[in-house]
Amino acid sequence: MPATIRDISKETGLSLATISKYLNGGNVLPENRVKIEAAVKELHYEVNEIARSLVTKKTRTIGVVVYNVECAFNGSFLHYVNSILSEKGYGLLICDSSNSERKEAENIKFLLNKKVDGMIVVPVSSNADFLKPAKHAEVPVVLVDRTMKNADCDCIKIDNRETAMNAVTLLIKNNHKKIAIICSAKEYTGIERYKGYRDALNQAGLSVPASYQKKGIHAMEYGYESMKQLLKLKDRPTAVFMTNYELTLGAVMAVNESPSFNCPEHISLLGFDDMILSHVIQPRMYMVVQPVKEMGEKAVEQLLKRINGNHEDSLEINMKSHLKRGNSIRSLA
Amino acid sequence: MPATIRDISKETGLSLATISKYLNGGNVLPENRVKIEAAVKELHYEVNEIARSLVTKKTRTIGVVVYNVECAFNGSFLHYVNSILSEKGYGLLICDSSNSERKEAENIKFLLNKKVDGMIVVPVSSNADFLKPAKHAEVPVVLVDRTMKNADCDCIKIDNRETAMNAVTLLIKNNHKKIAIICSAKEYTGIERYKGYRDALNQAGLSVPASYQKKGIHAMEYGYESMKQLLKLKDRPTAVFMTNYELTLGAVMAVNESPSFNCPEHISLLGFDDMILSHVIQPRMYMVVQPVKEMGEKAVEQLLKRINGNHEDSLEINMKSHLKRGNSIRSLA
DNA sequence: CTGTTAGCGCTTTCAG
DNA sequence: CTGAAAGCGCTAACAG
Repeated sequence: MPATIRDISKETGLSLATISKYLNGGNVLPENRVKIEAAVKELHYEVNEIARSLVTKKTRTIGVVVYNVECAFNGSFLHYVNSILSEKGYGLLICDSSNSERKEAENIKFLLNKKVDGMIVVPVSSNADFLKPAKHAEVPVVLVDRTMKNADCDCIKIDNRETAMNAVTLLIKNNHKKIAIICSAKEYTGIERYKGYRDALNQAGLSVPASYQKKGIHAMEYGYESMKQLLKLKDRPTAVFMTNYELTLGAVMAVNESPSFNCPEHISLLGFDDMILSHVIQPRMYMVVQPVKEMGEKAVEQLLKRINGNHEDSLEINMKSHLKRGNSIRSLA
Repeated sequence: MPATIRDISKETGLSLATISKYLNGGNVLPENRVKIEAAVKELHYEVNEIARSLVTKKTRTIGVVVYNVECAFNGSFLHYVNSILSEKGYGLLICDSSNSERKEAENIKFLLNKKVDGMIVVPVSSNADFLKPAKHAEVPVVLVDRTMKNADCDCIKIDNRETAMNAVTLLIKNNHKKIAIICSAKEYTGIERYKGYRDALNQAGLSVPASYQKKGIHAMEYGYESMKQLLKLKDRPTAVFMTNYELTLGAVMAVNESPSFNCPEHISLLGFDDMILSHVIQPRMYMVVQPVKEMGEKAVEQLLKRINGNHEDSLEINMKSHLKRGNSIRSLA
């Protein structure tokens, strides 16, 4: 049975109000300060945040929901957000949606019930309905990495389309014409990056067969299978662009398992979301790198603004990503 | 301003108690059920879990604290724990300690303040002091992966020492005599695995120079640096055992960057904690694999027992790990 | 089955 | 600066 403010009131002879005031940074007589401190120590008193929240309607807690904790992007993102937020005195509730829209909607409600002051979500849904409860409860939300129609809230991301276009253009500059893509067709990022790929091809006047365009799901398995198929084609592509980390992993794995194909001699590879990966595999991968840390910082900054009453129009902020050099791309003739 | 039970009381003309009872699965007259349902829908009523918890002293929420969300082991572990727990109707609060003992201690308090019903912790500390507050509050804790002296709570892990010994023995069976190790000397797992390495050497009557024994921290950078140094030795080891995922990554990276050394021709590699890694790098790595999923299941099972009042003596449960074959080990003459 | 009443532990006026 | 009192939203007896 943990000690309550009442116990320390009895112990010190002071009123609840005084204790509470002191505990919240208010001024009390030095002698009372000492008494309270002593009682707190002796009784191992800790505020009951539940009780406090019930009256203040604030929890100094932020909810973060990610589409899949297993994904490296999220692990890294959570790490940064966690360190910034805890530095600012905020607690953090992390929820994993396991790529399920249902779970994601539940997570939002769960966090609302926990009365978080705001949330950061890296979504799986591409439909903003799941955010309605938060909207209704007037709990600010900032989306990260992926946005959606009528989201009506801030979003921190990169310009996926442009980034993908620039990446593919690099391949084209190296005289590749048979360029394949392995992407996810389910989520915002996958779709936008695919558009960027098309943009680059169009701009260069290139066209590629449907068999070069693998549009599936965000999963290592899909990357693996797709690459296997690409390698089997009679008219093999000379370069392949993978639009996220897991797809990149799978694709690399498939190439590595095929003794007759080497990168970059037989096939050039361009990946997405560097997570140490580029260092541990041979050859060093060319990678599109998202500024994960900066995205986390920006998301927190924006959310805190909203929590503190800023009601300006929703912002869509695009961060700068960059291309990390490697030697997985061969320059053709 | 969200609707309260009081609002729906006014709306329906029923008492608070009746509403509350119904909301908690109690029986009420069919007509009243209808009224309540209607009011709930109309007013968008959602229970205030904060208020509920204040009186019930239960939150149906479990806290999970991991030493570092960025580590692949934790990402995977969280994924499994999350899915089991949410299936059972429990909410999940995830906290990251960022490898900091201070942060870890704070996390425990944070979760206690949030009144979690229990917690699962994959610790960074090797001293059980940080668990005292939980002990004091009588909130059950189950440790995972790492344990410590006077932890006095359940722990789900593998037999690290034996596992390491078996792993190194494989190297010995392949006639390796110059076997190096790269391990962390800071945490329980690193220390135990080092002992297993020594056991295997002793048993085979082998002895190795101090320069073969890299005892540092759990970080990719350390694995990288250590491997660089090992490769520079005049009397190079023929095989290296890395005792966790991040060290393995770093070591592989170093080998890959050294054009004059190839695995397994010049150096055999044996890693720990397979996280897809073994598939994406060439050659396929030999790896000690921990049963992450099973560990998560067991941890949850054990915790729920404790939450439901089981007060038997603390258990230390060792799960079975296995060795995943690859071709990163060369058999010497 | 339903309603009344009394809190859970804390903060917050408002006097003093 | 300090204290008395009210109340956050809900549940838990206990009567009725």
